[in-house]
Amino acid sequence: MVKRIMATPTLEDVARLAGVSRATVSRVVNGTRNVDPDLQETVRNAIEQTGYTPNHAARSLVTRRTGTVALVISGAGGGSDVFVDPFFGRVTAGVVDFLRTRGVHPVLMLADTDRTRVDVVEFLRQGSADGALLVTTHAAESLPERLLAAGVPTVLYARPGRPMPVSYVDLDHQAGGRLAAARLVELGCTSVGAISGPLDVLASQDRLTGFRDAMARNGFPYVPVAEGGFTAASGHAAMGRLLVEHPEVDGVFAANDLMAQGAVDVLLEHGLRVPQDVAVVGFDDSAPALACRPQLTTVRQPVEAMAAKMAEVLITSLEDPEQRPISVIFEPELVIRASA
Amino acid sequence: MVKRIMATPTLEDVARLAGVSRATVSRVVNGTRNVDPDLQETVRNAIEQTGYTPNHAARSLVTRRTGTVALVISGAGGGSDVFVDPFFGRVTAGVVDFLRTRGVHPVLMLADTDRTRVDVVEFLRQGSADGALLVTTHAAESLPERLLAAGVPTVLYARPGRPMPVSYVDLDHQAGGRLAAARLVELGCTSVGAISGPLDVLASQDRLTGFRDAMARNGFPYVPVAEGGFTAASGHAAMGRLLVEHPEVDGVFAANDLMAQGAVDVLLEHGLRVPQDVAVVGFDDSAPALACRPQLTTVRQPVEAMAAKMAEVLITSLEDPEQRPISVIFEPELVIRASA
DNA sequence: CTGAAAGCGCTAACAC
DNA sequence: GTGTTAGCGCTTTCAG
Repeated sequence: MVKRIMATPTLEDVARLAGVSRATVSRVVNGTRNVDPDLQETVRNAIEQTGYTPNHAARSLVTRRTGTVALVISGAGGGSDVFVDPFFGRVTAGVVDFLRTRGVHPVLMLADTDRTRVDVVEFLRQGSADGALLVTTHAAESLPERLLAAGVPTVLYARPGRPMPVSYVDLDHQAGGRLAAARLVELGCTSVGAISGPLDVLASQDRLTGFRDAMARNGFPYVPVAEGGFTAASGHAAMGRLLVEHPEVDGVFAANDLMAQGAVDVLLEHGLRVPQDVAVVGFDDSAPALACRPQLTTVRQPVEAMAAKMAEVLITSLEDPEQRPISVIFEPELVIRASA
Repeated sequence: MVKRIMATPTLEDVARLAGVSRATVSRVVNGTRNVDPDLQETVRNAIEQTGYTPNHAARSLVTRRTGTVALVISGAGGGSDVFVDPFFGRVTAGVVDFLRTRGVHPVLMLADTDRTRVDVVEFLRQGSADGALLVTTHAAESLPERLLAAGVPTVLYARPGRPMPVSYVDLDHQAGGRLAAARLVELGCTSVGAISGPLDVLASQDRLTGFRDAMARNGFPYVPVAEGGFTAASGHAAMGRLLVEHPEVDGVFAANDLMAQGAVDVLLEHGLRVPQDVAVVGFDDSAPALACRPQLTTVRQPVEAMAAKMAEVLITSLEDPEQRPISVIFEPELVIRASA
């Protein structure tokens, strides 16, 4: 059998083989309109024989749809190592999980410099993707407005730094802070401190605010705070500082599990027992919470569900472009384990 | 100022405004061929004024290039939660890091069922991406041959289950196993056990083989093995089994850090000290190695560098399709910390 | 060095 | 219910 080098088959080829017009083939491929069952059969055979696959570029040139969305991670100052943060892994999991059911694929983009931010906007303006899912933490992030200005359908994970008509999903971070405070109070802590996330991150501010407010309402007007950077190392350092200034501390709220883990380490190194001497509450309920010894009592953020919702909101707004912005706020939940 | 609703500008619009032909505009946009400097200036202004951005679909319809590649994660049985595994985060980081310098974007795909595998091939055949980066662990994975059969430029992370003409990057896993054995022997362990990864994963087999061979060469003809699944929980369970059957064990090699972490937990729970009573060596040198207490002595796999290389190989083979398959094997390295 | 013209492969009115 | 006919916006010979 002689094999011939043949170009990939097109609609035209299928149509010719099936003895019908391109339009008809297109119709059966896309399942649009009614097509005579017999013809459908013929066409399907022809498709089978030729090994035809529709060309994506040609299709999206006319439909103006690509079937992909950009998943933009606007890392802090960090580069690609954000992907090592369990948080982003969970976001990705949630997004992929939802999108795959709709045949939509996420393209991963990092926006950590002005240059890459411009690239993202460019990418979307070129129509390389139908919309953007933006996971940003920094309040000052400029991407939301740029995307909005470019008319790109966008959904944010976390509310925008400045109010603007854009859809987003978010967690009630303040409620989360309150949950942590309640736990520490319930445990009878008399001297509590907090390890916050970067304070230019809205979520960090909110968690801290909620925590402080609840503590204040419980008779603790002042809570010492050490700022961390959402990494274990920064939590370690922050706990160290807290310990120096307030050696009497017997309760700590860390704004994420990674930092809580770092804090627990320091405590243990100092011969303090957790939770007997110092109770520690984390935030997120991601992998480190379980890996940590003792396992972390933490405020659960349903990241996967939130990410999936974000994707869902984008897909629906792609279907109905006139739709007004939507916001969905999730409630945190206290998960009690061993550390507090 | 009255704002008009205007369609996004096309080459045509720019050409008209600049008083030149579309071809000329195309040339300056793409920097192909020489164009009169004055005209270039004019054209650039026109582009500026119109806010023109080339349409991706139209361009790739003719160039047959998309500027994206598929990053396919062929998860074990698992679904989207593979993204929580630090290994994939590192792969992603390495890939993104390299690709961004070349203006190429990865689209994330999960291939965990036959259906999704077909989708992946379909996606590539449609020309939705220029090539595939396949991260697969299972030896029986069918995607490599399917992709090869479809003529899709592909690079694998890990050698294929069956020999075939495809490019890949890999680690010398056996050497890694030997490194671990050498450490345990050096420490004077007299009864060692191993926690392997899933045995249908080539890397697991190789790590174990290398470990066993080296142990045998050092006078240990038999090494008890408990099979795990690369998760902390499975490592925990495996260590438990090992301990029941061989309570005298004083050295353990776990085929990845997550399992090593689980193993350490069990050991500690049983009142055994690490490394004094039992030495533990992990594999990968990923985040859990550092988070673990004691910190893990482990065999380093340079995942990010390997992933970057994988992307590089793909990009070069995209540029020269005639190029023969390439393989790049990385060497592991022992990282000594506290656990062994 | 620049313009004219021919498609890339597909969908979507619009007739029949 | 099916075919005809325009394009979608761009690159690229091929002349000039």
